[in-house]
Amino acid sequence: MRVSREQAALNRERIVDVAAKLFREKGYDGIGVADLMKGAGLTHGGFYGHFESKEDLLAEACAKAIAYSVEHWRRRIDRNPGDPLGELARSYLSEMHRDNAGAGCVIASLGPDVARAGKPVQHALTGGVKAQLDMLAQALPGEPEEARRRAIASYAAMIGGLVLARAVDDPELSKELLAATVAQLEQA
Amino acid sequence: MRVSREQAALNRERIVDVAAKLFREKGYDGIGVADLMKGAGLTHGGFYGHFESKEDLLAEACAKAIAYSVEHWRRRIDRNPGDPLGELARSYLSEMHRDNAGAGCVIASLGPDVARAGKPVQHALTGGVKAQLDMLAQALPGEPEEARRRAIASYAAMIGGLVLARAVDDPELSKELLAATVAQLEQA
DNA sequence: ATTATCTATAGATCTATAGATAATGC
DNA sequence: ATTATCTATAGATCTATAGATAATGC
Repeated sequence: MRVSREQAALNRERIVDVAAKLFREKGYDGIGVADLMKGAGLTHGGFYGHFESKEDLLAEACAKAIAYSVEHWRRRIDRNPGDPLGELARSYLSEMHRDNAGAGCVIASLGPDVARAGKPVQHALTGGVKAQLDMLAQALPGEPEEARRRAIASYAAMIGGLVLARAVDDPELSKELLAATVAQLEQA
Repeated sequence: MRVSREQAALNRERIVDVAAKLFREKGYDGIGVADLMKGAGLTHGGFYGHFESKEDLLAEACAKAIAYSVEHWRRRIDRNPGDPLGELARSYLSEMHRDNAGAGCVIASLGPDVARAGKPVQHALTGGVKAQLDMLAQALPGEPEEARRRAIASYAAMIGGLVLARAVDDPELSKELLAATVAQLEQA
């Protein structure tokens, strides 16, 4: 039954990865500890050897998801430094992202859950948000103050556009919401 | 125990109102049928005489919340037809709205829950979203196509800005997110 | 000897239903 | 007679813990 220290650390990482995916797919209250552990190939009794509580795991899962997102943004911006906003918007506001919440932006899928969670969870997200805003503001041309305002408003438009596109019932409207937000950000 | 038909209809409305508030505050899975009924001054056994299921109530609560929001937007736009976007943005992206999710925008607080819910729930929201977009697009100057794109991107920025401002841990950053998004929409 | 994981369970909660009760509406 | 609400409960699920097991690490 017992595994090596190394294997235990890998197991722990796998629990966080599974949680990061399933929380984003089903919401924090939409998946239980037992199913998370099953997803990682373990039984649920072992959970509390790795984490203090389910909310503790949420904080770690959010931290990992947003860190991954920061790296993704960095690569996108480096790939197309002349049009960072268009590059990010086209990828963020894609049908693929809309239909893959489990691997997508943690704010668009768990933002309200995080808002209702404890401070440690919110703190885990905030660092990544700041990093992404700083990164985007630096990549935008013009006065620093104006660039930062544009970075914030553009980030907000991407998140809101994705939340809307996922929530509506009408497939044509959903596509229009994505396309219109991209178009507006491309010309901004 | 039994009440009049009229009183029963009022009770039903009160259940929907309580649900619209508590779902937005605590999330769909964050509040149970028993507590919703208690909030309406009833016992939980009576719930299923009024609704087929908890998700059925979610659909009604979303419909009522978004309908109220549509009316709110109409009044705001009528009050300041020369600057509909600034008028809406300053109210939507206020600290008061941020700190009062239970009475606020249903998309910013329940968007991801709705995305994970069944079609009837999503359908209940979609009508209101269309109404708000049409209303805002009509109120904006310029070519109709461009006005609609701006309406969509502005709506998205408001929702995303509020979700972000609620999710972060840092009060200064939260304020900046609201203010920067407002400023950007005012000059747009 | 230590410890990562397991089985089993406590205790609380959840949605939904069954059947009793008592007031309305005919 | 009908029905809105009540009490009580079924059956499933939830988070968290206790204690056993068996392999690691000294």
